[in-house]
Amino acid sequence: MPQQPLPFDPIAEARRQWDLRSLRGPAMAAATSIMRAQQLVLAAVDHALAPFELSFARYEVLVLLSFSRHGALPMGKMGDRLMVHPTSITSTVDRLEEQGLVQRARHPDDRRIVLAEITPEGRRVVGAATSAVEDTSFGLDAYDTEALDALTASLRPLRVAAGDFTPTPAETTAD
Amino acid sequence: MPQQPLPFDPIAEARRQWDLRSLRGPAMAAATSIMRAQQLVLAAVDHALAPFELSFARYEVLVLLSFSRHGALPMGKMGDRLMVHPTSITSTVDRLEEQGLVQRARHPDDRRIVLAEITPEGRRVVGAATSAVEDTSFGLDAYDTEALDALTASLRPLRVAAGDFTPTPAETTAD
DNA sequence: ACACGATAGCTTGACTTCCAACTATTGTGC
DNA sequence: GCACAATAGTTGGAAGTCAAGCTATCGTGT
Repeated sequence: MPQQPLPFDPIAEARRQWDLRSLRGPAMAAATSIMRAQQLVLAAVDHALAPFELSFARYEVLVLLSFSRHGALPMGKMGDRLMVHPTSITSTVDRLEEQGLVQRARHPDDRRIVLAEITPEGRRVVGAATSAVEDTSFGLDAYDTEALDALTASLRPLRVAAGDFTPTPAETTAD
Repeated sequence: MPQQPLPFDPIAEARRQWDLRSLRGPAMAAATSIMRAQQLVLAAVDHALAPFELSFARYEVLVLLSFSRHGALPMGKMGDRLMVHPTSITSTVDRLEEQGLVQRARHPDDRRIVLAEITPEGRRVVGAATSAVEDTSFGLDAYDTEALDALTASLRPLRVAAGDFTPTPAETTAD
């Protein structure tokens, strides 16, 4: 963002260097592309969320809560769903609570569990923020629906290999 | 990593929710997939680099320097190549300098410029670290060469749209 | 009934990233 | 030749991520 476009593709350039010395040029290029893509998507979404004083991490938590049946979920369950470390949920909910968008409460039956509950203000903000994010297409407006689905599908084997979830036998693509 | 595989694909599940309310389900799923893919690749590489006391950020700087003609580059130029904020380069080189893998020196002709130069120890470490990273295929061993190249190609339009570089007219894929 | 392991969150600290503001050096224009 | 803008890096602060270690609570087994 802060700089001019380079006159060449820096990833293609780096790959040329790698190809001279090893067989991992393709993997290196793909890994670097993924890293950069994440930066760009995150920057686009964060930019759209800035007027609402939200980051992507906090926004995700709000959306998850607003989609949940009772507007409240245990901390740990949110960490599982969003695939982030439990500590990240703690600090994220800390901030959301400071902003008055979420409230903590102990589960009545199991006092170990902390429930995060979205407040009415939280519902209002997440609604407006979602419109803003949708307007940016998550920074992916260079792609049509088909290309987006292809992208998602092509990254799925990576998530499966990492053990994120157990694919249902029917849809096991390969391997 | 620290948790069991979920019995369902959390991204597919989230997408189902989005599809009920908006047209951005595909974009949301692709964006989330990219985010998660980056986490996984980064974790794999960081894990491979841990024995060398290197993070991916520091490793990238070392590789860039070891590939450069004189083993030394200005701070700003590295930021451009690696597409990170100038301040990130500063803190990364700070740590590499503490580790004795890099040395700072002022450019003789333009005293504003700080050159980071890789030390012999730095060259030794980056060589060993590279072998370790190559052994993990950057966390992408679920893909063959063709799939890796397809992945890189499919993420290219995003980088072009973000203005990372100006594609040469011949290879403009679509758009 | 009580000890002990498992579970759920929190605290602290290290690392990375970005932004805004600052210092030092270079180049330009009257 | 000297004011002034542009350039190169650094500093300090906010936010996010993860890991290790801690406290509180639950459940089970004897």
